[in-house]
Formats: sequence, structure tokens, C-alpha cells
Amino acid sequence: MSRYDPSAFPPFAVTVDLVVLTVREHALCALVVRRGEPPFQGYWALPGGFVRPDEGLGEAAARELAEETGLRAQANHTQAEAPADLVRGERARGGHAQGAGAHLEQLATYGHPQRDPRMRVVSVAHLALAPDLPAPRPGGDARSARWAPVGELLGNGAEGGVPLAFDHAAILADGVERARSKIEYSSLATAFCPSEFTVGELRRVYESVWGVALDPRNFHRKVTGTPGFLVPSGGTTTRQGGRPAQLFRAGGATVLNPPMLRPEA
Amino acid sequence: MSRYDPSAFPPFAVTVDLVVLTVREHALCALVVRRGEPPFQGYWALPGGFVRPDEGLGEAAARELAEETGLRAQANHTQAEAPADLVRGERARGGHAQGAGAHLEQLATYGHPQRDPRMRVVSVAHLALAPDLPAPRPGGDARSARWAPVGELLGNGAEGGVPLAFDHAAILADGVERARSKIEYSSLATAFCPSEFTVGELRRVYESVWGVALDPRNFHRKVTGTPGFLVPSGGTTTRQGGRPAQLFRAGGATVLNPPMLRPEA
DNA sequence: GATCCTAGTCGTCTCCCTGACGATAAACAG
DNA sequence: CTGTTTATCGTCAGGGAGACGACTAGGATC
Repeated sequence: MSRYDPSAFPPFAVTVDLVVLTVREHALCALVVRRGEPPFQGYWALPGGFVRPDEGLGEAAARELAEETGLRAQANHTQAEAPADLVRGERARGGHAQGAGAHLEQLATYGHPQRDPRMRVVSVAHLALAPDLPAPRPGGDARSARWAPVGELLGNGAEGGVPLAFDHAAILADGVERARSKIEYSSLATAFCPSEFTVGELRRVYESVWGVALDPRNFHRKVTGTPGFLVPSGGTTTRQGGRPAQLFRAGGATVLNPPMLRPEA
Repeated sequence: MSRYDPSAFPPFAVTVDLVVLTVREHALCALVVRRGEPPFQGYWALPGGFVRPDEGLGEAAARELAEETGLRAQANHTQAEAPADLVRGERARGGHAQGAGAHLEQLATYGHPQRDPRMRVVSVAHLALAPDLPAPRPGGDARSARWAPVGELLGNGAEGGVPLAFDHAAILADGVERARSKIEYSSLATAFCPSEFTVGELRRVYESVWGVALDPRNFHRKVTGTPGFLVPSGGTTTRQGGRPAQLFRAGGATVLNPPMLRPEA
């Protein structure tokens, strides 16, 4: 049989959906937008949209991310096409002032036949990690958008929390789990921080994403002892009440060996 | 703007491509089929095909896997729709006689606009791990198929090895890298083994996938000491020249904590 | 049958990482 | 000056992993 018959193929709609995560007020938050039309009118949903005929999947995700948040994506590793104009994560983190940058990577693809009641839609979900935005008003267009704590969306306890449209709760759960596991063995937690940050801020990122408390002394020893994870930027800060802290920026290392251990047992 | 306009959406073709890996003669091998028509006529390619209008992505991958190898897929964790008739990996490994079973999971999605010269094709790649098949003749239909060592396909040294069709070399590379990293922190290496196997056979799986030599004594201590990884089945074997080895089957554990460490530094 | 070879299994020793936690440093609030 | 808060440095014990010796139990060879 002809495996790629160009004339007779079942047509699908292809979209990208975004799990955009940030840490706000010691809580892991996701960007959600309110749907203005059926189906799921009035429900909160992940931002996303159609992939255009002439753009790649990562490009579409970066475009949607920029439209929703103004963040310039730094397309990152993983698979698929990496357009030449998007630098790879390893180089980007070091080079640019990443004030408006965010980590972006492909998450997974969701294509259940009935996931959209109107037609066959395959959605390539992407995961974006962003520092806390100075402008909490994300939506670029008229739809309302907000940062919602993921615990609120997924329902950490008994109830399922705020119901999300389509299968977006599952997508969000997968994205959160990916972020949780990935900061274990990569330096990705720095994507939640501004370009300069303290060890304490980085520790609060880990604590917020994992939902645990970490020992400040062991954490400090670990992150400053891992080669390439952090490089001191020279300055110090006096943000909150205590002793001024040394400022760091993300080093060149992308993988952490040995990894950060998530306490749990 | 209307994000999900059902009437005007750009149509895409959606396919699944399979990275099917096995270990044969102390080498990691991938299943490739020869293309009988243009483009890339005569090239080796990954098996795959169109997703049908009424089937999910995992279903399509399982169907293609069955068509090409006769393996019954055991759809595994990760995201996306898990049809009710496909058991999840954790339960399946324990329960069934897994003689004809293989691990199957979604890998990543590739959608560069020009990846197929004829039309816009988005391919949802899947990764399958199978034990060495008794019947080395995989193809179900007329096309020729073979198990090729991945080193041969990807060109571990200077040259790029056998050229693969489309972007299949990149997909294969991603699949191999996924397998290499995943056997570190999961019990997935047992998917390369028959239902009963020895510690030595499992060690040779790790050695073949990673391309390194492991200390038999430390490996034995590690795998037998990890709770839930292996359960003794009672029997022993006298395969090759040495002392008979104890037989095991895969235990219920899916994640390895602490992980197997891939020597490298 | 004695010997060699091969592969499997058990132990030991050391090093390094981690978790637990005490102690000191440097800011600010009263 | 004293208490509070956060940052940073040190110490100590336990566990896991690498290096490697030793023993076991089969077949092959002489």
C-alpha cells in the first residue's frame, strides 16, 4: 500500500497549546485564558491556536507565546525543527540579556479523536518556563487571561479544582510533571528566575515547584558546588530583611550531574 | 480572533513514525524499511503511516507496530489518549505473558514545513522497545525490512552512515537518546528482554544500549538490590559456558530510585 | 578425572554525596 | 544594643557506587 499517498489523506487540524509556567508568590502558576465561544464557553483553557501552513511547530508555539505574554521564546533542545533564527537554549542562556526570554520546549502531542467535539484536532503541546513577569496582564488580545496556581487548577486535594476546557487539565498535569522532574537533573530552574538572582531565590523556585521545604544550607552547598550551574555576577542584594546575598546568573551547564534530589521518601 | 474556527483551518496530514529498538548480538538495532516509491525511493526509512480519522495517536502507533512486527503493543504511560483496551505498562508487565509484547510510548512530533516535499505532514513519532524477535523477518507486507544497528544508521564516527529518508535520522537519534536516558531511571531495560532473563542478559542490554562495559559484580548488586526491579522466577539456566544463572522476571517497579548510573565521566 | 575456561555471585574497602544540624555573618527593626 | 531575619560556612554520620578480590558451578580439553 502507498504509505504517503499525497492525494488521499485524512485531513487534520493541527494546533499548539501552551503550558506556560512561572513562580509567583511562592506558588507555581500557569497561564490560562478564558474561552469566549463554544465549546467550553466561559471555561479557562490553555493558550494556543492553529499552526499556520508555512510555520514549524516550534515557531507556532513561539508565536503564540509572544502573542500571549510578550515573551521572546528561546527554543530549546528537544526534537523537531529548530528554525535557524531561534538560538538553542544552551547558547542563548549565556549570551543574551534574557529579560524577555523564556524556555520553550515541546511537551507532547494529544490527538484523541473526540478531544474536540467539532472536528479532528491534533494539538502539539509545548511547555514554557518564564520568570515572574513584571506585567501580570498577559493577554495580547481582548480575551481575559490570568496566572492561576496550578494547585488551584488541578485540585491537589479532593476536588478537581477549576475545570479546564478540552483535555487541557491532562496537558497541564503533564507539563507540571515535566517541569518538576526536569529541574531535578537540569539547570532549568534558572528559567524561572530573572537574569540575576540569589541562591535563596533559586531555592524558593525549587520549593514552589516541588511543593516542599529545602534545607537552605545543603541547598546552598549543592548549587554553588555544581560546576557550571551558577556563576557569581559580582553584586549583592539587600532585598528582604536579612544579610545581603550574592548575585548569580545561570552558568553554561544544562545538565546537573549529580542531580538535585527531590525529597519525598 | 477565533482560535478554533471549525470552517477555515489549514489541513495537515498526520502520520505516526516508529522507532522500534531491540538488542541483537550485543548491538542496539532499529527497524527500518526500504521505500519503494518516491520521494526517497530506495532509501531506508522508519516504519509508519497515516493516522486514520477514527483512531488515536497511540492506537495508530500500536497498529503500525503490529503490522510491521507482529508485536502487540503495551501502550505506556506518557501523555495523550490511552484507549481503554490497551493496558498501562505498569500493570501489563506483571500480568500477561509478554511474549509478544513491547513497550510503546510517544516520542516527539516533527512538523517542519518542508520535511515532506509533497505536502505538509506532521509526524508523531513513537518509541517502541522490543525483545529480540524470534522471527527476524519483520515486514508484514511486501516491502523489505531489516534490523539495522543504530551505529550503522547514525554513523557513530565520521560519516553519517546509511542515509535515511526525510528527517528520520533525527527522529531515530532522538529515540535512541530517549532510550539511553530512560533505562537510567526506569526499569525499561527489561522491555528488551524476554519474559525470563538473567542478570547477565540484562547487563548486556545496558552495555549494548549505552555502548559501555559494566562491572558484573556491581551491576549484580545494584539490580538485585533495587526493590521491585527484579523478582526471581525460581529457575536457572545454562546458556553459555559458565555457571548457571538465576532467572528473573521484571518486577512491578517502574522507576529506579536511586537510578542506574551511566558511566561516562 | 584433573585442569582450564567461562560466567555468576558474594564480600570488602574507600570515596563522595547527602541529610541533619550547629555556628557565624551581615543587614534591619525596635 | 538586642532581637530577628536571611545568608553562608563547617562538621559529622550514613548510604551508595566504583574498584576489585574471592569463591562457585557449569562445560571444554587433555
